[in-house]
Amino acid sequence: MSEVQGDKYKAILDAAFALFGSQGFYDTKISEIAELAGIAKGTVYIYFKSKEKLFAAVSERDFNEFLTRLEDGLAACSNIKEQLQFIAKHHLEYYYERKGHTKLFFMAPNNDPELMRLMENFLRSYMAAVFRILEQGGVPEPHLHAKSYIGMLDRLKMDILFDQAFTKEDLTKNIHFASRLFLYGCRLPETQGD
Amino acid sequence: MSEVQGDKYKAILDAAFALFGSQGFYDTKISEIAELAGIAKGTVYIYFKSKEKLFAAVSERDFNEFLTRLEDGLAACSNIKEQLQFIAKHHLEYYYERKGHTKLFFMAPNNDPELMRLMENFLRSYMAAVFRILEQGGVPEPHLHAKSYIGMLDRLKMDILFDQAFTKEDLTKNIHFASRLFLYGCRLPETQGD
Amino acid sequence: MSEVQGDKYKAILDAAFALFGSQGFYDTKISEIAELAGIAKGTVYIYFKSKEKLFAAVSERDFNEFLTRLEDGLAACSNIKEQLQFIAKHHLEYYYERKGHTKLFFMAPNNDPELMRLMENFLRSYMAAVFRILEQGGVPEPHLHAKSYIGMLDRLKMDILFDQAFTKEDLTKNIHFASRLFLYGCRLPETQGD
Amino acid sequence: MSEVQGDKYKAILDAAFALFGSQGFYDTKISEIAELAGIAKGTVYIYFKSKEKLFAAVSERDFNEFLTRLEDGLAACSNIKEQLQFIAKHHLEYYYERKGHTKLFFMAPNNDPELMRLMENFLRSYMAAVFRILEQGGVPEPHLHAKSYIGMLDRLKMDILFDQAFTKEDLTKNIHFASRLFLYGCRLPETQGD
DNA sequence: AATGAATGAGACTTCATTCAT
DNA sequence: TATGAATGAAGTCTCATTCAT
Repeated sequence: MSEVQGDKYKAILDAAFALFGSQGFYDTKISEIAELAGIAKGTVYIYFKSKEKLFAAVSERDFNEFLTRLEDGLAACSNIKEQLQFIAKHHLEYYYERKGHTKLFFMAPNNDPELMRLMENFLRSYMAAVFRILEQGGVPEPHLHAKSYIGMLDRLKMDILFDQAFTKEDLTKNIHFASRLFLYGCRLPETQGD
Repeated sequence: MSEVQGDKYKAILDAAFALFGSQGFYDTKISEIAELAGIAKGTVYIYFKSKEKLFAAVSERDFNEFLTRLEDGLAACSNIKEQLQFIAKHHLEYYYERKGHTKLFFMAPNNDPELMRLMENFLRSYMAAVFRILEQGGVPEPHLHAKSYIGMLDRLKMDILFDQAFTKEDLTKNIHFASRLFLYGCRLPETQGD
Repeated sequence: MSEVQGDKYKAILDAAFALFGSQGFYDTKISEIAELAGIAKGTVYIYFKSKEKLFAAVSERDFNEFLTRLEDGLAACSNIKEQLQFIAKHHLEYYYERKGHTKLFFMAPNNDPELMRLMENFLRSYMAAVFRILEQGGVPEPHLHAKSYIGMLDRLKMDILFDQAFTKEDLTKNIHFASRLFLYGCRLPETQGD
Repeated sequence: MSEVQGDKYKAILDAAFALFGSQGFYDTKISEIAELAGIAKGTVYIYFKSKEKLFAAVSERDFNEFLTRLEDGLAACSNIKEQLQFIAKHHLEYYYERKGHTKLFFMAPNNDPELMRLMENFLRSYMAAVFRILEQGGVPEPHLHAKSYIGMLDRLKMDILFDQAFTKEDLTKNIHFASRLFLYGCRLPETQGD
């Protein structure tokens, strides 16, 4: 009780993050979360009104950490190229840390309005941050470019999440690759493609 | 027996596609699928061993259609630029047809090994097709480029699936935008970003 | 299935009548009802949407039987005195048969609107039947008299339900007592009470 | 300690009376009672060993008040007719004050032996008081007559509890009606009913 | 092949009660 | 005495799957 929200609150959130992340929402039982958190089943319901709310809280915490790190990192960059590279680095490293929590992103509960709102807000915020960078850098159509860049990174993250053999070196390589592709295109040989 | 698997087989698959797509795996009941297909609940189990297998079959049919259309379209292109543009067009139009079936892609059953294998195979096949185009065109690092291009398209498809106001014109615009970005990069003004 | 509603329907209703009656709504578990009916727990929910609906169905069947017997008996009477006596006889004998099902009348589920409506309708129907008899017989204020007569009978029924030693002879005595009291009053000695 | 049992004891009893009365035993939570009483949940258990005991205490207080008022009123009457009328007046007015606390009488906990005993004692005491009046007045079969009179009043009370439109005038009318019916019967026209 | 009544394991959630502070 | 966080037993209801017809 010395902590603002209490030890148990965080313990539940941590346990839920671990289990929802590795098993998905529907295959994780409240009783498992309670057990991992070292508390009784009923205690979960003191802190979270329902399983859905708990999932939403886990997601929100993760979204916020993602956005906070992003803002902090971008603030330390001095030009747009650095910024684009940081975005790639942040995006890919973030998921690199979350290997083994893939289900958190793919297996959310259906039809929970609160979670939907949360995800939309997260995406909007992420998009807005990238948009701002591009617009300030004078890139045309910053909205579509922002979406495309994020999309590119999201697909590259898949290997991280699913490829067991993915290394730190692969990570670095992908980071540079992504920002370069975005800036200069695929560098198709000139004679080709006409 | 002119139809290889009989009318009911297809009726079930169609009903499952409609309901899994609009409600997701976990919120769709076998009884609903049977009702929509106009048959009895037990009959579903004559054709499909389990709910998971049915979902897998629905996905597989969709994957195959996607890949078949892709191969056919690519064969009709005469150079790499046309091919890249066709890939974008095909990807985005495919999902344009599937507005309202978003859940099929996001709310799949957890932990079903067969489905996992199926999705991996699909992705691998898609990737291989794009890879082949890029390699033949002399693009360096064709593997990473293939992933990035697909990723870009996948994010752009999100608007199609979730944005109610998305039009045919937006679609055309996105198709051109994606292939151009991939070929030439974001066209950052020269003075900027250094 | 040869029966109109199926064997199981009646089996559930009978089991529920027995258990709700002897233990009350809140202390009777669906699993107990299923066991007594010789079926699986889930089967109860095929026939009744909820525990409350099942209780309501049990009550309704009992109400209907009560009213049907009443109407039939009244039709066979030739004058108002016979009718009043039949009402008493019917009321008390009905509960005499239901010794050991007291909880059905006292421990109904709270706040179930359907049940409330059902009980109101039952009371209204019962009242209407007695009212009609009194009105046709020329009794003044038939509405209040109907209520009072039913109330008298209801209190007399208490002994039946709760007094283990209550006999058939007590029953007959109470029947005559009630109708006589209603007709002639308590026969207070004249000199008294002034 | 000027109050024998302390303020909190009474506060809990009052809160429990209000909530049990309006919602019933099963739909009232200890936490709600504590909140209404302005104390912590655990405190309830310092004063009452269980929810059932609390309900019993609430009932007992109410029973005692009912009986005390009855005795006091009867003592002030000078003959049996006045007494009978007072019994009716007291019974009906008591419930008139308790409109909105109907659940206290209908939704008691099942199977609580202490409460059963309490209710039996209450009924016995009430019955005994009426019995004494009737016996002293020379009414034959005072026991059955007492039961019938109370039953009559109990049914008449129903309108008070459930009829929203019930007025003070209706109350007065019912009081006179009940005592007159009891004394003289329903005054069936002579020619009828033979 | 087709049916759909029946099954029963299993999950979420509630809430009376306890007890360390 | 007072607190309220924590407990955990217990019950309702769901629904994929089976199987006798």
